[in-house]
Amino acid sequence: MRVATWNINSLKVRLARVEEWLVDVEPDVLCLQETKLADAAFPSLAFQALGYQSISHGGDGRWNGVAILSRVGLEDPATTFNPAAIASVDVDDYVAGVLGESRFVAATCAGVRVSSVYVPNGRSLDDAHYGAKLVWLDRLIEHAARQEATGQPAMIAGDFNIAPEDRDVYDPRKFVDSTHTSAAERALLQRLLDIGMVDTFRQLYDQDKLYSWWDYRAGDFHQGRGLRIDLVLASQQLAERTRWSIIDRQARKGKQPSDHAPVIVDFDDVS
DNA sequence: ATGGTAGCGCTGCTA
Repeated sequence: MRVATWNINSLKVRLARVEEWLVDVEPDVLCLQETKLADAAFPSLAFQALGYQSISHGGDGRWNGVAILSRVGLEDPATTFNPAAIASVDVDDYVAGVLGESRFVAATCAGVRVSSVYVPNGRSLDDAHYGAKLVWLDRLIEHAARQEATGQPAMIAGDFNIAPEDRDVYDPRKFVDSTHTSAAERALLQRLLDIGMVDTFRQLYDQDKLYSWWDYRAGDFHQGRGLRIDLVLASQQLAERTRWSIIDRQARKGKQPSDHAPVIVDFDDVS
């Protein structure tokens, strides 16, 4: 089973690029983030023509937007966390607004519960958006813990907007007291790992300088100034079958690329 | 230290 995640930063702008990439890479499942398309505008027929079913959670179509494409079945779609995980704590209106954005979609593909997530950016440590990011992650952890308790193989893939460790950052000195690297964010990501989810890319590779996002500005991509913030987390039994993974830097090149590269993971199938 | 680019939509906001 080949799975990929890609923050596409406007599916409208990059549909042709995604179509070509699907034909080239042939993933069984693709998780997309930042589609920036309302569900009514989602190009499900274009994907159907390539053999993929799809589910979109697009919201207002201006910001955010997540989706899952699958050619191995797509059952029981959901666009919110487990309700029990959502209802656990009171939040203010601002945080409630962020929790209500289109940042989560899930479906069962070939027996695996696949979630495509777009974690809030956070902006800066003193911004209310950062507080919302921490709450959003807390809800995701609650959701994932309940999911893990079911014993169903699960995968949480997407743009986490967290670089797990300093080796995932091109220059950690530039990210002191900033989002994506703060201790609080990393501790929340660690809690996902503690409930049994595995960072499948790190499982295979120990090297630094392997990034999935590069700022459009100042030639960061070509200067190698990036972060590894796009992750494919897999539950234990699934992670035991991780065979291969790559960050597809080729897809960050050429005309009008997304600022993110796709992360691809192959799992051995159960036989 | 600052600003650099890109997408959305038309004014700045978001990243």
